Amino acid sequence: MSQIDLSLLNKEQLEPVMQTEGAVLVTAGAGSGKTRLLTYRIAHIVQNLNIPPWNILAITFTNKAAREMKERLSHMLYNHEQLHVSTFHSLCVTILRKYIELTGEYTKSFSIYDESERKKVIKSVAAEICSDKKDNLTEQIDAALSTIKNEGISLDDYRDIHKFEYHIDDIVLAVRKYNEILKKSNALDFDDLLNFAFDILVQYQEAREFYQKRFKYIHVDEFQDTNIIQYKIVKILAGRHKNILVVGDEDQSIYGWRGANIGNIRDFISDFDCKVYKLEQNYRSTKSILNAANAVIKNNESRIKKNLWSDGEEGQEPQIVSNNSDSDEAEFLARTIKGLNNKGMLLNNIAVLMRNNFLSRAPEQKFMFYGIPYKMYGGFRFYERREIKDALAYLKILANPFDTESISRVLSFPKKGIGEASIAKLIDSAFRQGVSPVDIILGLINENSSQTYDLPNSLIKKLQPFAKKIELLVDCKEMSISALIRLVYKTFEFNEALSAETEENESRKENLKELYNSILQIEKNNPALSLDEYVQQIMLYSDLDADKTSDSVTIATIHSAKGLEFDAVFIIGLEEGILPSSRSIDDESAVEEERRLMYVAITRARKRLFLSYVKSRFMYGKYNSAPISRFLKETGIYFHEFSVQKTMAKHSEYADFSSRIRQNSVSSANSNYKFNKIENLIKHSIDIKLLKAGSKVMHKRLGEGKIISINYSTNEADVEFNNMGKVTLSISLAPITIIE
DNA sequence: GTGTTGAGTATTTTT
DNA sequence: TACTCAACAC
Repeated sequence: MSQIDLSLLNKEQLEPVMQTEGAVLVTAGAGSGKTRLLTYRIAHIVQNLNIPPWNILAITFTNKAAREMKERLSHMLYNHEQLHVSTFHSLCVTILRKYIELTGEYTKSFSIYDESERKKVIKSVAAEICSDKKDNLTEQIDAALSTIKNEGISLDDYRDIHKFEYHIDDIVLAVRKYNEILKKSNALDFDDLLNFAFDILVQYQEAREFYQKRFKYIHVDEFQDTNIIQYKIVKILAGRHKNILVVGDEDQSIYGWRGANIGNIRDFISDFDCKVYKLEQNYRSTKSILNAANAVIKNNESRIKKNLWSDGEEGQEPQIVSNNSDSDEAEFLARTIKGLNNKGMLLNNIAVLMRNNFLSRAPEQKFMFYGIPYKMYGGFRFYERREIKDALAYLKILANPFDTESISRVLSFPKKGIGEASIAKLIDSAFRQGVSPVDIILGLINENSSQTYDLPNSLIKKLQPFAKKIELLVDCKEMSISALIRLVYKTFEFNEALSAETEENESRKENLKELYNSILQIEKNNPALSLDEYVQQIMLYSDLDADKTSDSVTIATIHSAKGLEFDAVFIIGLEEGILPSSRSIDDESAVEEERRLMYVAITRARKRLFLSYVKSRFMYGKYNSAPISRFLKETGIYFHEFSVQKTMAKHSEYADFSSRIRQNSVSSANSNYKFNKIENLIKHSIDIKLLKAGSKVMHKRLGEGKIISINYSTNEADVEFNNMGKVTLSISLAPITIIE
């Protein structure tokens, strides 16, 4: 491959790209091309300076960002495979897999406990310490654990700092017990991954030198969102070559609640003798969008002033949209998006952004109703679904037979007549004898040995048939992962357990199938992947890879939309109590973080921006009214008090789906759509040529209907539904099939 | 040990 | 609304 052409970079971007030696801090405003800077710098170091890709480390904040960066680099470098581009958490898993056995306390097939497993352990610890008022204790233990692990302070120091607190001794004890349980289970939580990796780098010279020598050039993206322990890791990794570049933007720091420490930027300046560069030219948004963003963020007091500018077009003024209810808001979204789409904007270039997950409900329903394909980021995550966790638990106990949370799942699903108390006995017996719970279960196959485990006979009877199945599974451990998961479904009779004909069960079976398919996919891409690596990796991924092939609208929380950009962005729920969230409203620094969220949301937009609030929103089972978000006022955009109809009329791109959809039939579209995959819809959609007036069709939710007329230029048809009346549907999108 | 019911409560945000 | 948790019945 030829030299990397750096002429596409502007002067501000070029300088830090060329400054490869030593420490570099880049403060990069939103949309100023920091990803471009990072990828070109890495490509430049490898291609133009002839540094082996093996020597490069790039740390991103999310898996999505890592994937994207790898993707871009794959077009620039032929030997990109050897670059290490990953999140902090996966970097730490890599380090731990290589070196954790030096500690003698864990094996490299350790389990990773996610938030729900962590919560369960905390709860059990709280219950053990004091059975009354444990609710409060649970929260306190949770808080203590996260402070200790995010800030990397010792338990003793924590006790000193909080020595006057009421329950401090209980909390310290609980933290000890929590860590004890995880250790016995050969398990680490997300924070442990960082802390243990750091400890290993500190304590074992071999490990430290290996990575210090290897990573000659280190890059950290989203530096404003690193926490204290992450910064410590960066510092120790860069300890030898000291070639490190960090990119960040204070105004986009939105993870304070997770321990992100803006002070890291200051510390970086004093810890390293670093050069500082600024990127202030925005290439993404129109001037009018940028103006709104700047107008909002300048209200933050604690902030270094900067001047984000653009020499692009003025563009259309962002629009403030008012609606009576969340369902009207969603109606507005559907129609406007359809209108933009009709005018040629790809759905892929459109996003609906919101403060929290529950706001997605109304838009999802409307999009389903109108057959607008969408993908949802954040929210219900695939690997967090019950049935998926249940299935994976069987694989996890093969990888790590000490994983008590998975053991308890395996014993609970499918139902075997074994309850919580029995599970506790089994695990306790294993701990006492220093063997794994799986060993105990397998031991029960030989009836004679049952005496030694001191378990009640009734329980042993229940466990024995199960033990045989587990033995079969263990014997097949060397098979491929996909074969194993099939064996699990079959041997443990998942289908039978989900045979009751409910919608819920159908969707569970569907998801289990999808899990199997995803494993096939992963095996194809990575044939050498071992079982324990697979279950570790899966824990760091929140979702299956989004389907890139279909054109669909993005619905996302603002947090998960960070780093993305779209032609058109709709920010919904701009009401006090939502953005800013009710929990932050009386804490000025919390409000500033909320304001940064607003800023991040606005700066996702390239061309069009819609800011939406409603007069009354359905939440907690009733309608609530809240004042308009202060941030909306801060944008300085002229405030039109639209009525819904006027709003609609004002938008030329507003699509008229149907002249007369009866309002009540529209709002009768009910819930339970959330597990339906948009792919299903697409599979069901049909070719317009197959339709004619008079055809009978079946709509996935609207039921049976008859085509009245077809508009071939817009690809839409008027359909008379038996129980809905007349509805205009997009033929290529609506979930319909021809029945006659 | 499991399943049902009713009360009470909750929605930030993610690796 | 929709979910969790405790109490109670079997």
